[in-house]
Amino acid sequence: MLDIRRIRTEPDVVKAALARRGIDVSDIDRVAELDERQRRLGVERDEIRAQVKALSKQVGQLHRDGRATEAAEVQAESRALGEREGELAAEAAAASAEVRELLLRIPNTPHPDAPDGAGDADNPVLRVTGFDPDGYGDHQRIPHWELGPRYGILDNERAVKISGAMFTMQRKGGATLARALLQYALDRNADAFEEVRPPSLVSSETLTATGQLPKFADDAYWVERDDLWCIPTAEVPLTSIHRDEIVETDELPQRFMAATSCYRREAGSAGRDTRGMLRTHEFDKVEVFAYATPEQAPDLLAEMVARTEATIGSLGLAYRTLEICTGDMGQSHHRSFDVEVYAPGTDQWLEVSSISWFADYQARRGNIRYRPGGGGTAMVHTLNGSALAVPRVWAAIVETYHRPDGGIDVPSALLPYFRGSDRIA
RNA sequence: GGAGGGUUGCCAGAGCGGACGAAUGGGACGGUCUCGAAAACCGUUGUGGUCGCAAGGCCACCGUGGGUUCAAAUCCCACACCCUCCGCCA
Repeated sequence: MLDIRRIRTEPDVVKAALARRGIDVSDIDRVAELDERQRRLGVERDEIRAQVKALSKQVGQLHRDGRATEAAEVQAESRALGEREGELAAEAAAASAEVRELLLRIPNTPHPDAPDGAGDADNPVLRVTGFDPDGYGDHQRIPHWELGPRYGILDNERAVKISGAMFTMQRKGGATLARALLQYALDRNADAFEEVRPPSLVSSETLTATGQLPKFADDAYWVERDDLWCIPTAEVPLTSIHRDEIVETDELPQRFMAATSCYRREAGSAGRDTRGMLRTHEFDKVEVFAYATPEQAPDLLAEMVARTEATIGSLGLAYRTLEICTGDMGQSHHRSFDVEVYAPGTDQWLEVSSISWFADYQARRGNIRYRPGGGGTAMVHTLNGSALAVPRVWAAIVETYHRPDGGIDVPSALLPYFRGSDRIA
């Protein structure tokens, strides 16, 4: 959520920033109008309320003095004022509710250094690491959705029987690989991040803080009976750890990591990437997260990108890093980078991590504050990113590590997790 | 799921229609005293909104949302959460 005071004091700056996303910015004017109305009504309401309070005190005093008749007169006067106050209060409340509804749907302003662009085709590639297009043999040019069934490590046919389209099931070394990747990503970040095992079902408030609600409700699984939502990423519960709290400044930055399953309805992408592990309703991911001061945020962002790159690189996979342009940014993002792994069998760059700085956008939604040096309170900044998203890395490993003579090797970094075996299949 | 008890400020805890943003104690912070410290004593100690150049004023907040009343922490209703017992359960 944007700061209403910014919209109030510099609406044109806010509009110019949002326009870089290529969206309609007329809501900003609408918010400004409603905010003005809400304040005007609120001031009037408070003035009448103050009068009612003063009169009520008089009534109490008159009763104690035994002057019942006069008390009744003041009561009548106060009652009339009270009715007017009630009307004003209702109008003011309606206006502020509308302001909030609009604010919840207005996206974050991009960072000045974020590149301009209309869509994902405009995301600049910052660097490509470990990639040699001619360095792959024919045995590596087989997609994982062929290799998986061939070696009995991917059984999507039965996953579909069990749960429906776009669910996957790994077996044997494939299941071990999926779990090993989680463990590995956690271990690599344990030096700086506290491990958390958060709930996977969360309340609407929690899902609103990170930005999925109200606008993107269709993308999430909802358990209607209990009004709970399946988390689409561990970002959601991690961000709400300190919701409605004031975080101790000397504890910032505060970093968390969590391995969780993630649930996504993928509404609107039915029929796309249906094969293999590229797009699934349920997948596992290790997420890293931080609360920070505005000053700490840029370095943390860079560190998180570097950590993810190093993790993917350490698995012997080729990857490239992109910065997300203004037209492709998520609603809550202020600045964002993607890491994509190269999968030789499918000959595609697969997004395996998105690392983002949210500025105070999520913190304002979740009311997460700290006490800056100058006194008072301010919203913290939040950052998060995938340390490692399993399915696409799984696919890249299976394709990259397929041997000319058959079988799939375990990347050396994962050997400690394979119970003495050096083969996935 | 059933029965009962509870939810007040940083913490503990009083208040159960009017002078309560809230007693009292503890903690924290500042000061006096001291060579220094402890003790003692004094003081300070919430968040947000809004108006104002400022000083400051006004308003809101006693789990959440409604209601009753001239007036609600206090009365009524609903919901959430916590505790105890019973049931169920990995």
